[in-house]
Amino acid sequence: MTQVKTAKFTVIKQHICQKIESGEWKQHAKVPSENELAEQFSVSRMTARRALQELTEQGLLIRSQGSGTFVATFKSQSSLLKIRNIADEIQERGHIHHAKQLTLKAVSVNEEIAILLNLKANSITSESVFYSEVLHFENNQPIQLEQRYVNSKLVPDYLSQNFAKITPHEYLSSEAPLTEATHEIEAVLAENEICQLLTIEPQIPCLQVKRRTWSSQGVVSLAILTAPGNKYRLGSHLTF
Amino acid sequence: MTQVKTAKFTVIKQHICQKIESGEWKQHAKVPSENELAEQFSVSRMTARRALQELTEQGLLIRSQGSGTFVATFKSQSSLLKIRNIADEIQERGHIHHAKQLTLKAVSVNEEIAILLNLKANSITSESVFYSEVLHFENNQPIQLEQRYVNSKLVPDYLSQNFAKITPHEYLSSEAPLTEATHEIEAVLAENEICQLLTIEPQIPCLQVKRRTWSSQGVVSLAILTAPGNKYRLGSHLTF
DNA sequence: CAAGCAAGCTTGTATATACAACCATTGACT
DNA sequence: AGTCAATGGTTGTATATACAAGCTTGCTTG
Repeated sequence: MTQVKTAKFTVIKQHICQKIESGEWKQHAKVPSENELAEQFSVSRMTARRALQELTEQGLLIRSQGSGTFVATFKSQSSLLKIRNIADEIQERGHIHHAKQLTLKAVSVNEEIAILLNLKANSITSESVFYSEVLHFENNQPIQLEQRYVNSKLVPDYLSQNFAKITPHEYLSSEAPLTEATHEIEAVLAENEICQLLTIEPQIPCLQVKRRTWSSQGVVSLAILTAPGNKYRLGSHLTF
Repeated sequence: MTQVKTAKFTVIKQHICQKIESGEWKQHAKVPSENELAEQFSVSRMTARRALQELTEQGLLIRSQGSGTFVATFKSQSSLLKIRNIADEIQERGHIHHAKQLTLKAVSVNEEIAILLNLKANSITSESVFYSEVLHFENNQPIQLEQRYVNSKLVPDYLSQNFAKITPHEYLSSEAPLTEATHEIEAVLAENEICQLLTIEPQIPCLQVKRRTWSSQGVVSLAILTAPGNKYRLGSHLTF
């Protein structure tokens, strides 16, 4: 894989994610202030601020003017982080020839968990989505709604309409490498036991991959069947 | 309503939204560059940039390095803007005594449309959510997935655990003004024919309000029943 | 004419700085 | 002991600046 120069604020974001994931920074723990992070990483305060702000938008941190920045409370926080890591891993493998960027979108309805993989191919200015929603139940009453939104972009279809040489749809239907890519993705997902990552205890086992489709937007969808009768149900929804 | 000093970048955001909503700036239209906006509003480029960037994250604009900023293509874009305006209107009315901030979250599954209203009460540092997802069909095949995410925050429950004098749940169950608030909200929603705003043609009529609940997170949910058999189905999902 | 290079524009990243708004603590005063 | 004001720390907003990276255009050159 070509070594992409990582932005400074990305380094800080990864550092914070690692701290949270490792458990070193627990729930409600105070995160170093903007000034402290800036000094620690030898960057300006605005750069450190951007890292904190983006993680706040993603639901990992909570900021309070005058008080400080704190680690948010998420039962499925580790799942979020692991999914993110898988996305990184798929990128780093470099076996997906025509994919420059790849992220995961995990949604589900009832007993189905749909994992959307957004591919950013060479000739396509696609974009990435990372959203998950978890609804907790207690005595059949919803007690908590958790939401995550890591990144949101859309295919700028003005490109395909006005300027582009190739549309995502043409690309997806004609090129072989992308089908190879999906196989590769499936392999990575299997290795990482993605279904376990998506669930909260009691774990929702993955029974089978039901369906794989892609849209004209360059979105590859994997619908994974899981066992019914789980205490926790993942929110969000997709039908095909 | 107390006059809240509006940040500069917010003014620019509202200006752009107005241009898009009025139809002056059509789909794929080029938006003034950061420098142009900065000069027009007599602000620095970074301030204009922030306005463009946030609108991009919200799905209204698309940015491309080297090319410029463009209006995104959204069939339901006007719906998004109208929902935003309703949220503003509810705030400006000032009849909701204990609600400092209010936004809408529109989700649906099958024939149900659930409208989530997040209240930011005086003693609660709650947060706002604004997300909508639309899946378009053609010959029973999904052809496009649109997503919006205006704002995402979460209740910093470390407040209720460690510092706060009152938890959201206590507040919601004990105080009368909030139930008044929900009535007020319902009235506003009825006036604005919210169900029409949420739909794409053919319109999904609102049959009745099925359910109203709130969670310990300060989220008030209205489940609205609509007629079945619509060509378009709104994505996302919530069960109670 | 065609290829390719250079200039100029756009957005992306980063720094340094300043002040405002908010919060928690400290300490003096009553 | 309790109240109030000052203080320092933190995040929020805003500016000015600089350079990098990507796209478009137009000119030069073969």
